[in-house]
Amino acid sequence: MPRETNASRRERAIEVCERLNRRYGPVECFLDHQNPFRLVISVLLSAQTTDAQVNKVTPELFRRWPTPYEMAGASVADVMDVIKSLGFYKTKAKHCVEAAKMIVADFDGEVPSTMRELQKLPGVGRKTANIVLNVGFGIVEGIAVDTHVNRIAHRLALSPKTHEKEPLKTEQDLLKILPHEYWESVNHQWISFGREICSARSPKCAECPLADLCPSCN
DNA sequence: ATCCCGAGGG
DNA sequence: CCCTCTGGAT
Repeated sequence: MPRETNASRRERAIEVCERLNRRYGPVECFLDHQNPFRLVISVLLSAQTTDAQVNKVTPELFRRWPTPYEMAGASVADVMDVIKSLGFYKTKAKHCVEAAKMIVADFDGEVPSTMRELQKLPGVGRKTANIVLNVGFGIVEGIAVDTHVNRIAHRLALSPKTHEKEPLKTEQDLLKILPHEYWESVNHQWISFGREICSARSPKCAECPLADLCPSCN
């Protein structure tokens, strides 16, 4: 079997986006995003945790520390207590307070709106920065590659296997083959698809709308 | 490469 | 029980 050409890989990637776009349409961000600050905190908290879990703690979190100014003065122990039901709660509590301090001290209380500055915030990496830029500021600079997007990209062989554990490289691969107009919808739509059908554990290949495009499907 | 770390599903 | 969930820092 000959190796797939870049051109056909691109065609397949675009077809994937088209079909998932028809299936899911514009999907909204479920996390609290009343303002960029609450969005950053919510996305930071959502690492390796479902959005539903995050939404359980954010009302109390933002009731007690509504803005970066209050949160910068919070004790890590108190924040920890509020978000204790989330995985990695110790690290996340520290990141919340430290990020709030940095927003106050270095950015005059406003969440920065560039990829470079966002990633200076503790707990904010490339994936979180992409979400904040996109949802919070309407800027589309990349594709947020989380566990779902990463898994789907590799099952569909849109990124080489050698990049399977390197989300940054997977993102670069997707950016290369997908026209910019598709970037924004990838995260939300692929996540919906990943949760509904292309799940990590037992993917429902029998009812998958992309089966004819997927090398992992028998 | 390894650690963080609880809830939920199968 | 074991695996996975909208990752990031060391």
